[in-house]
Amino acid sequence: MAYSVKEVAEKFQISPHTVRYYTDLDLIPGVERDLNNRRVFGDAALGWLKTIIAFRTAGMSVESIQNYLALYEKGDATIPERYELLVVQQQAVAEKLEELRKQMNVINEKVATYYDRIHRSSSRS
Amino acid sequence: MAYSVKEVAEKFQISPHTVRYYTDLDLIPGVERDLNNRRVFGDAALGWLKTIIAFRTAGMSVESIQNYLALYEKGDATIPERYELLVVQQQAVAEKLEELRKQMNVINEKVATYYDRIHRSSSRS
DNA sequence: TACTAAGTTCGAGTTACTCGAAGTCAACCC
DNA sequence: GGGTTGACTTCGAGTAACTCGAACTTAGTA
Repeated sequence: MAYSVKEVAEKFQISPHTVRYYTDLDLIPGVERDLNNRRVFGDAALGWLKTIIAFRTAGMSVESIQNYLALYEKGDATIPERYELLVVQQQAVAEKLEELRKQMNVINEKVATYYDRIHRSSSRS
Repeated sequence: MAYSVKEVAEKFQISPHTVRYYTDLDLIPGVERDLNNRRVFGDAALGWLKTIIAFRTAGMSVESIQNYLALYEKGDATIPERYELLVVQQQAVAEKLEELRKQMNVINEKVATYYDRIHRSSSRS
């Protein structure tokens, strides 16, 4: 129900530094402080962080995420706008995936070439 | 056969700045200068650049690429070592692809939820 | 001859961390 | 109570890989 920086970092496999960094940028709504000024994360905060990590992994900038949050904070009227933003992002990830797949092939080919060079006696570069 | 910075940049969809940056780091073997001190890229250089972009897209650091090149320059004796390096890299890309696919799903779900919120009358967050 | 479009170097700026220092604080041990 | 540990705090600096702009050169065209 209530988690510390370290617990959150472990849960999401990121460094405590990064967790603090995100809170300092107000990227995670609903993070409170306890009596000792320590960050306390509730389940809602964890949910947000999950989304934020997905966005970041997908290449969305911190600034765009802040824009998304600003829309969220303006209430339900911004739902269509947020939806648009997400769809654009979805498209961007799809492209990124495609790009990565292509480059994966380039590397696969290179590995195959080296494999041949090593396991047969003669061949090309 | 011989290409300028701009031509190379267009061919690979990267900025001329980045092309120069890579040559300055000696990331691309075989880039010469013409009488006006301008960078000249041959077909071999283009081949290298293709590989380098694949490595970079796949998340390999510039430093690792430099290590790979250093091995290359030491000759055929380093082929097994280069092969090992490539296989490790291949593994890393595979993981990255998997990770990206996962985060794509997170975003897909969010998009679907928003879609529901907009197209049906009532629902959850 | 002037303009344009490319090139050059160099140094500064940007993004998203990443690290380390210096200090606070609760919990445990003896 | 004193000492150590471990996790927390802020803050400022460092890093990677671009990214940009300034100031300048040079070749080609009008």
